[in-house]
Amino acid sequence: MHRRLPSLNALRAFEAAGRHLSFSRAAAELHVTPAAIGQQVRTLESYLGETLFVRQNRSVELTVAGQALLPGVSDGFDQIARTMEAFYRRTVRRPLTVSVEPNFGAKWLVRRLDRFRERHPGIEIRLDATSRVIDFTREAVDLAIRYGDGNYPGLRCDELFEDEVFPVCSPALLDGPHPLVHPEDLQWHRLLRQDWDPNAPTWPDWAMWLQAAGVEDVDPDQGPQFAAGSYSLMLDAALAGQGVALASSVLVADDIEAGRLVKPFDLSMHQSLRYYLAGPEATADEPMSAAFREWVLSEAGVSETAV
Amino acid sequence: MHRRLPSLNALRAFEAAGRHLSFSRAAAELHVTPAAIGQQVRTLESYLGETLFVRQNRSVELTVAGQALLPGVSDGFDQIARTMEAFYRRTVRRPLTVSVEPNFGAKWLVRRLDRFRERHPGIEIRLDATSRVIDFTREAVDLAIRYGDGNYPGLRCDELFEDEVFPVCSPALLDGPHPLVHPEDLQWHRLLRQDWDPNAPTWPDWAMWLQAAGVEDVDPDQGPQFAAGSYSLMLDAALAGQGVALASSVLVADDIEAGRLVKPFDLSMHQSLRYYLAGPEATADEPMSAAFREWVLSEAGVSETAV
DNA sequence: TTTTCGATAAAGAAAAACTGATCGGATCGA
DNA sequence: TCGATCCGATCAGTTTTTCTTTATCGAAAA
Repeated sequence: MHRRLPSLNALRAFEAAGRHLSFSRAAAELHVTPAAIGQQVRTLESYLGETLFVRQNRSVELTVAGQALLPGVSDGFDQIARTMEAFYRRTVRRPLTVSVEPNFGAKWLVRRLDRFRERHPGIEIRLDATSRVIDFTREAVDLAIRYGDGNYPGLRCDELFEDEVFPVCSPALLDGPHPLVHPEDLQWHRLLRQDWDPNAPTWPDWAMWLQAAGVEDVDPDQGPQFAAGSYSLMLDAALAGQGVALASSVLVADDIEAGRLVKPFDLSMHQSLRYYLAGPEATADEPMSAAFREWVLSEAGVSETAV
Repeated sequence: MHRRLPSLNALRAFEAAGRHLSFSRAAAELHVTPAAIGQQVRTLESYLGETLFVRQNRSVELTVAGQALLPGVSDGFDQIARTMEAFYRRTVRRPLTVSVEPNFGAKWLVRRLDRFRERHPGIEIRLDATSRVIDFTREAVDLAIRYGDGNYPGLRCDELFEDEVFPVCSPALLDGPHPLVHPEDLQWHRLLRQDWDPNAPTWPDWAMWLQAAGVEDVDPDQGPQFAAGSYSLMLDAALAGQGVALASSVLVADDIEAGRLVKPFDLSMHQSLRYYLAGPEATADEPMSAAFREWVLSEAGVSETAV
């Protein structure tokens, strides 16, 4: 078969522009700038040797040639789009089950999942928030994100983030009656405290941090306490200006970037535990698993290297 | 309209591969390497989260998912391809008339026209081989390629090539009984001589070249003569080993590159005349003219700058 | 057994596509 | 009538995509 097709991207730009009779709206539909549409259309015109749009100063309209070309091209793309939609729906779409450490899921993963859906519309993610150790041979879980030491024998395991722990608080606490400047200033504020499940990896507590900071006249045992697993409740309290929390760098990165939380002191406690993505070697190269791994790693700003 | 389309190039690669059930044949159809097809298919699989081909060691076959996807996608591309074909045929296709200096046309342009056709299937070129001065207002000529000084008032004019003149001959003459090593050796060979139309731009003749070379004992007036306009006949004689010709660098570049002709001496006579592409300013930006100009200039290895 | 063919992987090169900034001419509201 | 604004064009520079190159691998063919 001998198909003489122009650049498909140029064709698509033309089709969108012709349908909207506007480069800007076509640009919006295709998520690019109007300049990109203009160039693609020009490419196509030069390929065909025929002007497709009459450019007025504030609008475009199709030439006769453009009118001749548009309907068939539109139909073709429609046909393909319908096929894709049918494919997304009709194919038995086993979802990809990802077991995720609950705090990480809430504070990092879910806010990014939209981007994954956009990049892989054919993959449906099913999240399972838990810290349980997963037996991949017995549970219907494809991948797991865990906080730990990366020692997961027999699994393909990729490191996502290093971690450190430091105090965070609402920016409001920086200019109240007792602004947080030195660690000693913590005596004027409530310390939000997190209980830890004794069987799970834990973070340093206030006593450890205060000791590292060399502060003695702050009582590490005052302030509201949050049960194990209520980490995000504690963060909410911090966000609301209820006190100062000891937080994990990964889990507050978004809030700090957005200015909702600040890091009043420089001192961080380095954590040897990290976030890892783990899953069975056997299924590591299946498109769904591979796509998710590749995406998580790129979101985490890590290049793909199995540990 | 919300079309969630994957990369169209990836789709096309998949479609071709699925139709041929072979990455290599698909690659051949699309004029790329098999590796490129493999990558595109993998991109699509990752986008869809679904394996589309079962890879055997020496062949591929479609998975169930691939079989579900292929027909609709094929139909869509068919639809577009039919539309394009109809467009090429049905639109009133005024050919682009290019008047070309005959020697340049024969020795440079025609061997490259295929590449133009490939890049602009919608443009049909009509060649008019002549050295006449063209009055673009009276003749149905869109563009002209001429040998001259570039002084064409009122025209958009782009320089294509500088030119120089030097002796060329068949490589066979280099190791005959009187190998051509020094200009003096020309006395043992026939000088192929070109007559010139007194009204047209001319090249240096043998007398001038021999004088520049400081050679006295070679008779510039011996050897076969070729009438004005029979330049390519003279070159054919040189190609056949009939003698040594004075040739223009542009016109023998292909033959020299292919090893059919050689340049036995270093001495070239620089020509102030050059090859130019000229045409009316008014039509310079029409898609057909612009496409041809852009193509010729890129073939000539020149970036586009009006003189 | 050796050769050959087709697929694959990784890295780097080439080409395509896009952005961002700027310009310029209608149109709209005051 | 005058800005302000909207929309498209253009161009340089950059990013992203796509492709080639080179080498490897395993089964089928010679």
